[in-house]
Amino acid sequence: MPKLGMQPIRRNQLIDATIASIHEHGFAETTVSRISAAAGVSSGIVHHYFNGKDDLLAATMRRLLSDLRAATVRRLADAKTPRDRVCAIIDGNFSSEQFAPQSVSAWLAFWAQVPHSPTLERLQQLNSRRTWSNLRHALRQMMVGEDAERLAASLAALIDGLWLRCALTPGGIEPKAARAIVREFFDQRISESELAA
Amino acid sequence: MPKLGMQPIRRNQLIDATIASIHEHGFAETTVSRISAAAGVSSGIVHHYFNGKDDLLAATMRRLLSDLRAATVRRLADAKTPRDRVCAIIDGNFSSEQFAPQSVSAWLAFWAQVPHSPTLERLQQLNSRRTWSNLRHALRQMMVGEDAERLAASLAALIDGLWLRCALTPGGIEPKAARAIVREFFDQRISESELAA
Amino acid sequence: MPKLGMQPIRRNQLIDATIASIHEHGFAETTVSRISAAAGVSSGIVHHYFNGKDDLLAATMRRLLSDLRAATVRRLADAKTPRDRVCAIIDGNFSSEQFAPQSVSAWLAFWAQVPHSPTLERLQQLNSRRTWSNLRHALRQMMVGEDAERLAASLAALIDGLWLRCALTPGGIEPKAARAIVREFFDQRISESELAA
Amino acid sequence: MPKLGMQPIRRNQLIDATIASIHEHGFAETTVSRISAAAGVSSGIVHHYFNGKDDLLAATMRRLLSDLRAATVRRLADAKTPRDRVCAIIDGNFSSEQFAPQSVSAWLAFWAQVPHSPTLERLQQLNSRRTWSNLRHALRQMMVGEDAERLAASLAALIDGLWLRCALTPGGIEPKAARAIVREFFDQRISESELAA
DNA sequence: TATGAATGAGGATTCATTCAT
DNA sequence: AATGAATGAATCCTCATTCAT
Repeated sequence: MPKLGMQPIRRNQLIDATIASIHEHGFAETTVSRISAAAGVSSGIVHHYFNGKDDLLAATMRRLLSDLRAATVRRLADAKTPRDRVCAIIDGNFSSEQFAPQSVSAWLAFWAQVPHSPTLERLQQLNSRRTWSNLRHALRQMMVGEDAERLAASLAALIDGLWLRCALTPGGIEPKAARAIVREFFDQRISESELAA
Repeated sequence: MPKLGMQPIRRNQLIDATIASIHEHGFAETTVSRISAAAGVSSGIVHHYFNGKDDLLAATMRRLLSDLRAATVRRLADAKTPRDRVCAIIDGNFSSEQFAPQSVSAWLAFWAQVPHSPTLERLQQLNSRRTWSNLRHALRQMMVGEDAERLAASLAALIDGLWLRCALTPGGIEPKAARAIVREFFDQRISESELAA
Repeated sequence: MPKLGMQPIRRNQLIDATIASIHEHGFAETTVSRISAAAGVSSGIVHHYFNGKDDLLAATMRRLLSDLRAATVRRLADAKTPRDRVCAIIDGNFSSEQFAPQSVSAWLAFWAQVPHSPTLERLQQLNSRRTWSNLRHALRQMMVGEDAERLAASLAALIDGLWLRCALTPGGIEPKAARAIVREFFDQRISESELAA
Repeated sequence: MPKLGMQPIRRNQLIDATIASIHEHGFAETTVSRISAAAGVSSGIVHHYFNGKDDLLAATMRRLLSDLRAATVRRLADAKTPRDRVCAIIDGNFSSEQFAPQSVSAWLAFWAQVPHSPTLERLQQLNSRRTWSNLRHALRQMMVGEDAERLAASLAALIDGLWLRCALTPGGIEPKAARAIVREFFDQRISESELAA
């Protein structure tokens, strides 16, 4: 009998290597042989554990999404007030793992790829809708529906925009600074909303 | 007898075709032969008018940047107050040409490529600094330096974030709605700043 | 405790699976993993019971040959006259097992492979000579040597040609019809030969 | 402007090389790089002039078929009696080009491949029906329909069977000997038919 | 100026085979 | 006895690039 239980180990190795390769070489130059070299295995193994390159790429995006989700869900569990919930979402997005250069590169690469891959698009929309819905749900407890809607859009855009600048300015933005910008933006809107009320 | 003045014509044809191909097939699947097919010319011609594929790609990014710059500069010329100047930058970024699906796809693709191409990175940073500096310059006339700095960062992030969501949600966000979000955000900060003053 | 007597069982399973795969996918697309999948075993096992793929292929051809031989020998045993012997050979070639679609496909595939594999060639020539010699031996008791020689060649060619058409026209020729054509041809030659005598 | 009119030249070169490779290495071992090496060109060229390997293989089979057809049609043009027509078909099949070892190997290889490729199957059936119909048409002028039908089947099978033995016994059967066997078979049937009439 | 013929390196993928378990 | 993990060579094919015309 061969070594058992290798599958999850190898799959994770290969996903890690894919992220590393995207970070280092970019999406277009991320080849199966580069990935397998980075993982320290032979090139044939990719097709042993994944259904080809596209399948590995999809699995990689799924990993990014589930990591992000985990970082958010963990924080949401501790949230008590609606405001806590919004902050949990913000903080989840700017947790240090999510803001690691490798992750940011990979996110950016997948964003660019999404419009050209139905599989990736499906994954992206799933995640996008979840964040959006989380945000709206929390905000609706703090303001009227229409305002919640608009603020959710702004917050989501601000989060993505900061990610983007982080990807484009290596060593530029720190998670802390990014988080501060979004929080500040959020708090201002809240206080204003309360004033209006 | 060679046709005269073909160079600018062909170069623009090829740049247009490159943007179209990136929009339709994505950056990784944009090949020289696809570009030349889209331009209705032979594949060899790319090396006649450009120094290879990378050169054509750089020229394409330069075109995106200069179009964006032109859209902003035009509006800045009419701006009278500092506030006008900030709005000119916002409006320039969300002018209808800039928000055309093809342009958005191309921008996104180049953003993802920037960290892996020194040439593209240089171009991106040039543009980024210019926008940043324009924003700061206008904002400094309205608030203290530190606030201007921070608000410039937020505005830039918000603009990019909205672009991104536009790219990822085909038919999702309209230029008008995007512009409204940024303007609203800006106006709120201003009024608040004035209150504090 | 190893299971006893697995070897002949497994070898036959794998040979059956090889014939099935050749029939379904063709010789060029018959891979070790397809064979083992068809046999319901792991891919490594082929090298346990055979000396690699080529060895399994040779064993498969040997099986086809020995089946054909058995079908002929059985009938030859009951033959009393020289004419019976010729008919036994004809009938052996067109027995229903030999005419099963899977067998026909496999025969055709091996025929095409024979000129490129010394091992297969040796097997084919052994069989070819045996049939030839059986035919000549029987025919010589009915006609002069030269005629026997020629008729043997014709009969052999007719048999193979009908096999071929059977392989190429799925559901086309029935064993009965094929056998009738050869018998008819044979009987005509005989009667003529007797007339001449 | 590049060299003009290369297409028919290169296509023929590559088809020749394909036949040569099948003869030398067999169908399963006939690879694009072997073909291009045999043609003395680079491997990429195959995809410049053909739509991939399968397309080249189909073109190769089409060439075999059209050569055979040409050899037959040429002879049919000179045929005056129905008997001449049958002989023309027989002779066309055993013309020296058709019986060249390379051609015979290629025919055999394609026969084995036909059941696994819809494209090849279509080509084969087209040819098969044409030969069959030519034979029947000529024979019907010499005997009653049912006999013509049966004799056409026998002749076709005999022709294919002799081809097959030629492929399997290198240097074995000569075109002349093969032709003689078929003609003899045919003449016997005819004389008998006339006797019966 | 413009073509498309030609190249050969590099892409993803498949395969027979080996081997630790 | 049997598995399936692992390899790396070989598969077909695509690509950017060069070049004769």
